[in-house]
Amino acid sequence: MKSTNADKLVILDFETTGLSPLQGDRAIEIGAVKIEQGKIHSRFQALMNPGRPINAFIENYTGISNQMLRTAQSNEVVMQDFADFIEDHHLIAHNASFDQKFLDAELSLINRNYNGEFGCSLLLSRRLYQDAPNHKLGTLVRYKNIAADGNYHRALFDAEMTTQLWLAMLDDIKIKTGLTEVPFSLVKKLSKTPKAQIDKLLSEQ
DNA sequence: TGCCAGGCCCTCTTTAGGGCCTT
Repeated sequence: MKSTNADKLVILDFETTGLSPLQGDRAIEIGAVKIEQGKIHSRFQALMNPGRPINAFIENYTGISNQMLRTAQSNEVVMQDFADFIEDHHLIAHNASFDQKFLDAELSLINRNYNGEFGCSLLLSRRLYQDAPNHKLGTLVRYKNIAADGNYHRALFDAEMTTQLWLAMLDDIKIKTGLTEVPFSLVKKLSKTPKAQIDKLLSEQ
């Protein structure tokens, strides 16, 4: 496995036909923001045609219609480009277990892979923002007073909001620890630490 | 036949159940 650079992240979000690739669900849109040295480097957004119609719930939930997907490139073509975009960066998503299983499923169909590890903004936010009303992406964006002008449940907008939330959480970790940079290893450790022990762990940095 | 996600996390827990998150 090639080494990965903790300063290089890809924050991603999938829109899909449903909740489980094991039940036959497929990706229909990918949006992603590439971060290098703490700043936005580039973006990736593409609809993809899974080869069959999506249901009315998904059309209403995402605003992505069957008409829009009819002219989109296939999942195989889009995911080849996205695999190139990821390079060897670490990957971030809100409720990463969801996006990871779709990324793994789509890439396995085209015999591609990635080297980075996943970080989860949901797991981290549950520890850092224990007073938040809940830990849905939109709620956390409001909780942190992050400017939001777009449509939730579209892939690039959700990836943009997750990016801003992630950067805000890194800033809050820096304030609480005095660190000037937050190692990815610390993020992973925080994300697995019991909530009651978070303040102690931060104070020990 | 009937059912159908799954990982995380809390608690009236651990021989389990249910809410939270993602589409």
